[in-house]
Parts: sequence; C-alpha cells; structure tokens
Amino acid sequence: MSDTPDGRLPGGSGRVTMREVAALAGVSTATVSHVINDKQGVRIGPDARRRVREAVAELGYRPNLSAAALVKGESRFIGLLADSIATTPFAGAVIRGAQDEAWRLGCSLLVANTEDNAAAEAQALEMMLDHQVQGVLYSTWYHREVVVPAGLSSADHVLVNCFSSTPGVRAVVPDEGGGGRTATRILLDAGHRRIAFLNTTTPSPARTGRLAGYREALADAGVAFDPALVIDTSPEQEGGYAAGLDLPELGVTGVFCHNDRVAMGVYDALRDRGLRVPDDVSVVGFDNQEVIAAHLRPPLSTVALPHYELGVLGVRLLMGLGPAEGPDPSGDVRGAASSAGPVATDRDGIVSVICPAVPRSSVAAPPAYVLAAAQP
Amino acid sequence: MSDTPDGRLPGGSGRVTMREVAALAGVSTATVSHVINDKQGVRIGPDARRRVREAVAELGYRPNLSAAALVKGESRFIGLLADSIATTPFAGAVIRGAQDEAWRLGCSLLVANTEDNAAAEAQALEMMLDHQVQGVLYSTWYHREVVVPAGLSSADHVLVNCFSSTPGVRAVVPDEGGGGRTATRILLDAGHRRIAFLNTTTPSPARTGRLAGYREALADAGVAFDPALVIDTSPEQEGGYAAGLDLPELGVTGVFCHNDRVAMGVYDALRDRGLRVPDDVSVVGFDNQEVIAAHLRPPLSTVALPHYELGVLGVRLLMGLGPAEGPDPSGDVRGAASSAGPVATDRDGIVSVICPAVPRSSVAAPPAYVLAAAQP
DNA sequence: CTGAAAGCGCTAACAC
DNA sequence: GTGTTAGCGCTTTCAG
Repeated sequence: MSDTPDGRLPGGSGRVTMREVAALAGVSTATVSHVINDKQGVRIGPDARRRVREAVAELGYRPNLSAAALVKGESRFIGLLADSIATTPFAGAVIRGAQDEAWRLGCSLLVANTEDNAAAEAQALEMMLDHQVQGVLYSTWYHREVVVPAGLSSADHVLVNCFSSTPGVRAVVPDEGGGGRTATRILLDAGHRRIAFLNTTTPSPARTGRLAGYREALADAGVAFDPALVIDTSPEQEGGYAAGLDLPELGVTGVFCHNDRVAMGVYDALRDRGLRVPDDVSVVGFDNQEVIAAHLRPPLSTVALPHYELGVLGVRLLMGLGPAEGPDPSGDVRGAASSAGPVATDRDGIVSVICPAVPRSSVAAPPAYVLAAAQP
Repeated sequence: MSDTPDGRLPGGSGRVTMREVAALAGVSTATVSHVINDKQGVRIGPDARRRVREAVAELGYRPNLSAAALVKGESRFIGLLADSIATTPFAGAVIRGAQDEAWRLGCSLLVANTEDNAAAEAQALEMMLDHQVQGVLYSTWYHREVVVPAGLSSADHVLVNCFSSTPGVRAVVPDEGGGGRTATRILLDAGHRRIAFLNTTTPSPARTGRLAGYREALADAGVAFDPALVIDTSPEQEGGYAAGLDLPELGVTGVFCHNDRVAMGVYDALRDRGLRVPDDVSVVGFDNQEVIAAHLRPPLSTVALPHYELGVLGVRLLMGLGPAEGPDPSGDVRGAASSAGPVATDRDGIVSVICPAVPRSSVAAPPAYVLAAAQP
C-alpha cells in the first residue's frame, strides 16, 4: 500500500519502480513491462498477468515516463504551438479539443503560447523537440495562411486553423463557406429575402469564404444577389456601427454580420436609427463569442466555427488517424456552446446546422453550429 | 556526422548526443555535462570550456531532456491545472504569466485543462507526476475557495487565484479590496459623490472584497456610506439591466458594477430609461473583459485583476522565489500593505512562503490597473 | 582540473 | 511463455 508517510524514500524520487512490482509479482521486469504496455505479439500467462496487475495496484505503481521516453527515443507528448491564448476563446477551444483527443490516445499535450513572436516560437519548438515530442500542431487563433517556420520541419507537424502554400503540409481548417451559408440560411429560413452582408475589409479566407457561402445560400433559395447589399466594413463594433447606420435606406430586413462584434455595432446603430431588433431587422452574427452573443439584447443568433473539433482533428491527423470515427461521445456539438442561460431562454430552441465541404483542407471539418433562435 | 564506430546509426532519434560533442571537443562526457549545465563548484579549464562550446555549436547539440529527467528524478516541468481555458480570458492570462515565468527560469509549463471535473483533474495530476514535474499550480478562473484535491499533496503545489482553508497551503490571490477601491476612486476622482454599487448576489471573495473596497474608498473621500446604494443583483447582463432600471430613482451619478457584463446591462437599462452614459451617469465595470469594455459605446472604464501576474507569482512561489521585483507602474500599492506579505526566508537558501488561508490574505499582488479614462 | 564508471527506470532483443 | 541482458543519454561521485 502506502509507504511510510514520515519520510522521503532515499532513491531518486521515492516512487515505486517496476522492479519492485516485478519482485512482488514474482516475475521479471520484462514481463511487467509487457503486461503494462499490453504488448502485442507477446504471450503472457493469464496467471502472471493477474499477479502483475495486482502488484501494480497494491504498490500504486506509476510508470516513469522519462525513462520510457529515453529508451524509446520518443515521448508521449504532442506539442501545440498557439499564437494566442487569452485574447479570444478560439485558441482555448482548439487547445481543449487537442488535449481531449491527445488524452484519448494516451498522450499529453505540451502547449506553448508564442504570441506570434518568432523568437518565442523557435524557443518553444526547441523545447518540444528536446522533450522528444511525437509531433507538433501549429495553430492560429483566426483562420489564415501562414509561412511555416523553418524549425517546424524538424518534427512531424500539422497546421490547425491555418494553412500554407507549401506543398505537402497537412492542415485542418474550418469551413468558412459552410458557415456563410448557414448564417444566411438562418435568415432565409426566417422568411427574409432582402439580406445585407456586412463583410470584413480584411483579405482572408473568412472574407472570401463567407461571401461565397452567402451567395450560395441566396442562390439556393432563389434570391437574386444584389451587390449593393454587400458592405465591407472594419470587423469591429465601430465598423458595424458605421455600416449599420446605412442599413435603413437599403430596405433590408435581415443582416448577416462578419462577426459578433460587428453585430454588436449594428445593434447600436439600429437602435440609434430608431429600428428595433428583431422586430424591424433581424441580425445574425458569426463566431459565437459567448460574452457578446448571449448577452446582447435580444440574444444574438450566431454561427460558431468548430474550433474544438479543429483541435481534435489536428491531433488525429498528426497521429495518422482518419477524421471521424465510430463512438465519439465528446462530439457533442452543443457542448462547446452551452454556458450561460440565454440558450435555454430562447423560444425556438437550439438549431444545429451542418456545414459540409472543406475549402483548402486536406481534412473534413466538423459542422459549425448555431446558437439561439433565428429572429423572425 | 554519423561516425559511430559500432555502426549504431539509427539508435535513438538520430540526434546528436553528448558523447559526440565530447569526442569532437576532445573531452569526456562529464566535462561536457559540467560545461553545459554551468555546474557550480566544478572548475573547468577555460580552454576545455571553449572547445566544448564550439563543439556544441558546430554539431547543433541539443540535450535530451528525458534522459536528464530520468537521472535526476525530476524534470524541468511545472504543472498547471486549470479549471477552464476557453470560457473566459482569465485562465489564459494566468497561463501566459506562468509560462513566461517558467521559461524565464528554464522550465516548461505542462498545462492541463480539467473543466473542473474531478476525474480529469486526477488524471492530469497523475500525468504530471509521471513526468516528474517539479511542482503543480492549481488555478481557477475566478477567485474562490477550493478544497485541495487529495492527490495534489503528492507534489509541491501552490494555489493560484484560489485559496484553501487547509493550513500551510501556499496561495496567490488577487486583491479584491484594492480592486473595489480603485473602481470607486475612479468615480470619486471624477467628482461623483452619489455612487451606486451593483454587487453580485453570489457569496465570494469578490463580493465581500469589492464591497469593502468600495466602502473604504468612500470613507477615504469623506463620503458617507449609504446602504441603499448597494444593490445586489445577478452578475450578468440581465442582473445589470434589472438593477439599472432602478438607478434613476436613486439619484446617483455614478455606478460601480461588479463586472463588465453587469455594466453592459446597465448601459442598456439606462438607455431604455432615457439616460445617457456618461453624460447623465458614469459607469465603471470590473474585469476588463476586452470584448465588452473596449467595444461598448462609450467604452467602459473598468478595473482588471492581475491574472497574468498571478501566474507569474504562482511559479515564483512554487520555485521558492520571492515576489518579483520589477518596474511597478502607477501607485496604489496599498493593497500590498494589507496583504501582510508573509514571505519568510529560511537560512540555507531555502525560502518558504506562507499564505494565510483566508480570503483577505493575498500574496503581494501587483496593483490592479485601470483602462480608459474616467467619465466626468 | 578532468575522466572513468556506475547507474537513473524502462524497453527490446534474444536466450531458456 | 518468461527471464536475462544490454543499453537509451545523461549526471554524478570518486579517482587520478
């Protein structure tokens, strides 16, 4: 059971070693190793196996991962380089997904926040290599093209939420087009026909992808595309406010905003123009920034990009596993969204939407999902 | 460079080993080790030292951390258990601070997100112990009392942003009282005398601490405390809205809100009541939730808790270092005075820091800081 | 001042 | 089927 609580055992760290387990079980360390690692192709008698298990339990044995890593030349670590961690919830979601999947595969995540600083990036990468990571995920908090840092090629790697023009580099990215379609369809399904799209001015996959999705959804619904309804504006509250002031003259009844911050500005602008949301104009955002979407009045309908799933898929891709797989209990799409009350408060309940297709990606991205109800 | 005589080329991972460095430098591995680790108490000739350095550079040698951890029985890892990672920016800030300080000390952070789930917590902890971490930081995303999980005592540990009634457990927590004073003083300095405080209904150090700070600031300014101006409400937009509707009747010109979400609701309520911010009523929030504070119209004055610094101090405390000494911007160090910085230094170079396991006792945290300008 | 040697705890060939 | 035996790359006495 437990050793004497009064003093530290002399050895390295006082922990139970495999040799002690072997001794108690009356077998050799090799046998213990085989049993513990469930080694395939090695036949161990059921009796010995049982005794080993018992000894492990009784002694409270825990493997020394450093020793295992040393002899195998490879650790059970997966590195994750993130360019941000606190500024948005997106990176956090990626990390959560990657961690959950890594744990499922018996690995640990070694996260490093680089703040998009090349020096920190290089340092973090070396640290990871020094720890013999199996591979490295390179992730960004917003979907964009990146130049793969030189050192990254020293390790097996996969890009997450970003992509590179360098051929042969695996990447997993969100389906912007699907997101744009979903957002637009929310408004179409609510009966809107004259729908503005407040797009960002920043060139990005989000800009082109969401616009394409907007147009596709309109086309699918038999609504003619009107270029006058697509307004480029800075992707913040200020941009939304400025563009929102012009909306009344356009005669639109619905607005799809490039992101939730823009939607926040639109709310303000519409209010200042004497229009009410959702009675006069319906608004749909993008990103599901919990703190905005759930707490605006009325709560904002929005589309979330599957960041958690991006993390999951990044790990799977890195480990040479296919995208989806059978029983995935944690694939609960609503999980990432549930947080505050507003979701339960809304009238029409939660709607899940599937965004198939995958732009630029070597991997299928999971569906984006929608929060709150569409505003009629 | 693959000049191993016994032809063992693909042995570990093809990386340069210390033996190769030793061979090139014409010294033994022991000498290389001493030079690399800058071992004190061992005299190495300047010449040998130089040759080792050159060999390291030429070969691009990188140490195998697994090997070092194995032989020393301890890795250069510091574990960080976080109960959340994506739901708020707070945890992220703690992580950033802890990581930066860990790196400064030549350590790596091993982060685990537990989502406040006991099973995940236990699993993560075992993982960390299996990696021979030096110690573990146990952090929460909001300041609260916790019961230290049993397994945590297997490792050296420090609580971050939380505290325990268990005696002897070190902890570093934010100075809520100082935050409350700061927020209130913003309004006082702007000339307000009738200031409401929308406190949370949730019992917590934040609730009592900020209220105490509010009262202290009033007292310092010679303003009588009026219990009618303290309104408990749910700490969300909804709570702020509800309480905000009552503000006009109270004749207040300033409002200190328990957090930014409440302030967001207050903005809405005041607008609905026909009052303007800041012309009619000034509002100060708390938390500096960037996405709210910076994007409300007008931008919200708010107070930020020092989460980054909490992470930094957690690491320093764990590693037996005193609170950092550094550039300390804008005053208000008075919070530190009341925290009775219980930093005791032992002889023999061993530093022990004891934090009273009481809500009010915070380890000398850096001052909270204020964003944006006070509204006249 | 420097080097030879003995492992750290574990895995992987190969004997038995 | 199971035990024996080498090391993995590094740190650390302890001789010289």
